[in-house]
Amino acid sequence: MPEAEPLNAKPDRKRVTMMDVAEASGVSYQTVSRVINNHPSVAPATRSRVLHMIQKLNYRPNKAARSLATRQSQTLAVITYNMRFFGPTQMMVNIEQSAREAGYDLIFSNFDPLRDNDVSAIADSVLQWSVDGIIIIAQVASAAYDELVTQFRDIPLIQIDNAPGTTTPSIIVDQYTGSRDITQHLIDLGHQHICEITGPRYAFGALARHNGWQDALAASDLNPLPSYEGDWSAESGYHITQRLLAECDFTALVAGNDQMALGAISALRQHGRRVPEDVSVVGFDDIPEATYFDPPLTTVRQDFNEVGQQGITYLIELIQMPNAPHEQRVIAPQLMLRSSTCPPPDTSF
Amino acid sequence: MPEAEPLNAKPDRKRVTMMDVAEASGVSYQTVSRVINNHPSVAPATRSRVLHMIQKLNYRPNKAARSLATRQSQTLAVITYNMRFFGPTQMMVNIEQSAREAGYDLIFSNFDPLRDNDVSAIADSVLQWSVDGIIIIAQVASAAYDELVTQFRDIPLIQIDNAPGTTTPSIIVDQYTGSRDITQHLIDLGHQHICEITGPRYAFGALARHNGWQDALAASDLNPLPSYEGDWSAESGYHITQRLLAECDFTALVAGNDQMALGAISALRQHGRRVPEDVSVVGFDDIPEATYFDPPLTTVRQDFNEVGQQGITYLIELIQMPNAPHEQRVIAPQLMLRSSTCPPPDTSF
DNA sequence: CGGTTCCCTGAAAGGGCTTTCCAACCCCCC
DNA sequence: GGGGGGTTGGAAAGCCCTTTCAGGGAACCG
Repeated sequence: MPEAEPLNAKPDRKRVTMMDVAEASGVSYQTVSRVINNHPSVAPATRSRVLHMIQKLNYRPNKAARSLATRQSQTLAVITYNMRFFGPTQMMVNIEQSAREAGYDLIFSNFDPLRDNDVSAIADSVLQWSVDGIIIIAQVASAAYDELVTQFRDIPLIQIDNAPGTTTPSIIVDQYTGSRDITQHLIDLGHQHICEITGPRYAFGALARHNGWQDALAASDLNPLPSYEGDWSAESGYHITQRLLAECDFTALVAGNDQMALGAISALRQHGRRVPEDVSVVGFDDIPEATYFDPPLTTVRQDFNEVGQQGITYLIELIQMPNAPHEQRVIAPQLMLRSSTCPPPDTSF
Repeated sequence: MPEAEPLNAKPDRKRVTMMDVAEASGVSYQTVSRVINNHPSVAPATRSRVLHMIQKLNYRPNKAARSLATRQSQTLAVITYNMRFFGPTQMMVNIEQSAREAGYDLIFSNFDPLRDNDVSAIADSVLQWSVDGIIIIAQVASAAYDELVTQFRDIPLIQIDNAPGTTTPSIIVDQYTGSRDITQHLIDLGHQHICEITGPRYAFGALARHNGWQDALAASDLNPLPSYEGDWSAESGYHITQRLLAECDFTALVAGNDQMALGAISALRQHGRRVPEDVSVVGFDDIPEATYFDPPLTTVRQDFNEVGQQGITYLIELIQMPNAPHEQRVIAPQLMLRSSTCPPPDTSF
């Protein structure tokens, strides 16, 4: 094998292999393998010699070869739906961190509502890698989604933000309760005319929040006022509020998230309604900016960090113990009372 | 292994290989390989027969094996720094989409300022995958970062948001000009007392914006008022503004991003200053919520979608044509004039 | 001082795919 | 009916690593 390797010049981007390390440190390549995999039976002296050589040659085991040989990839797939928003992003960061700490790499796919034709491309990519586990952040019910999950039926998979009450492995925040409680908070303040702006109804979370609102009203025998469907954006909150203002009288408004609440506040102010004196507004999520809205927004906090972390933890459980229980783990939300709510005006209707 | 497999029990989770497809469709495995790789010399009839069998057996070529054999992975690495913010997230989504369209998978790493000890873990992970290209979204200068880039010197790599004026392959938004122009806008309105809240100074972007502010003032012979360093968060904008209010008189405030502008507005209002009548405030980024701030925020738009897309485009150029020019591609920002600015009060000092 | 144990190391097989080189076809055309 | 071109199969090497399995040597025991 006449390989003329000039000392440092990498001829043709030649890759450093285990063999090179072995030769350089005067052992067989199996021994190098043992060192890499922390196999116990390697003499300390040999180990450190090899380790040193690895360092020196800047050798990295080839993941593809390794994965081929071991039939596991030490890789997890994260699939998000609509990652442009705050929640998924935060979770991603935490997932990445937790995964890395546990020694897993991450491959990332996002499927946007706008182009869900690429579901099969995502499935391909995940399946081809033969990942060890999958985490899906998608609060949607759709045929495409179901198909995706079906394709993955043989792989440990946990869903985040999926339908409440299912027993597939999943992590959700109890958005129903969060929404019910914050609506109740408005009722306790004396509000009787409470409108709602929901997120897109195809999202489980939006639905749960909607139900929370509805049930809180029903429990107090209040007639629900109109509830319209936004798309999570401030813009939609703004437009829907304009519509609500034109259509009915209300003293409080429950928004499906903080951004829509922001849009709502903007529309209200534009119509000369003060917040909270004339109209109380609440949001959902507790984005970091919510404290600095005008007025500071009363909202429901979802601990996305916690969700992300628990997601990975659970997934790894599932990978390591195939018989781990399948359940939905629920995280409690937290009411954040700030200044966008107060009792309704005395002269209210 | 008592795995309760559903009906079509896969014995031992046996993986479907090319061999299986070959047998099932009565051809040799080379032919299957040819079909998969779109080799021309396969009869249409055979091709469709094989394709059909692939479908039926739900076969996916094993990426590890393939990558091992071809010595390329059809995979790109995305490394972000501080992904909790708006910009990187948006870019991520676009990068993912463009990459997928070009047939690449993505592995994702994020290194948080808080835990940059894991740089080597990231390097390991990227190098082990032997990715075909790397895209780094990190507007920071740090030893850790440089080390990272050095490690990757043999791999096509493009940087996003790196130092202006370098000629390594990169995409940046011309933040300097954006900041200068928006400061000039304030000057044109008659402002002479203009404070600044910058992003963290170790971020290239923050620095560029700072320089823009400074140069605009200098060009008009205005003395720069204090400029303090925030961390991009609304909270920091809030606190710094409190400090500025205590320290000096100013009629305009240039914030390093929209979130800090929001915090600033909140602090100003709390001190009884109206925006924009008493104090004009501008931001940077144009997050979707900026329109719905109170008042709607005058800011500088960065087209993150464009950046993400161009990033991948350029990277693929680099991969396919190793001699492609190394340059920095600059995207122009856009002034978004809204209502948070107006001429200074007459009685100004 | 010979035999047994324990450590450590080497040999070899194999994981699923690509590629190259040839040989064997088949069908069509001249 | 023979030459070509288009298609397919065979065989084999190689990508880089893991993982038995067995062997060599040193240390230990009686």
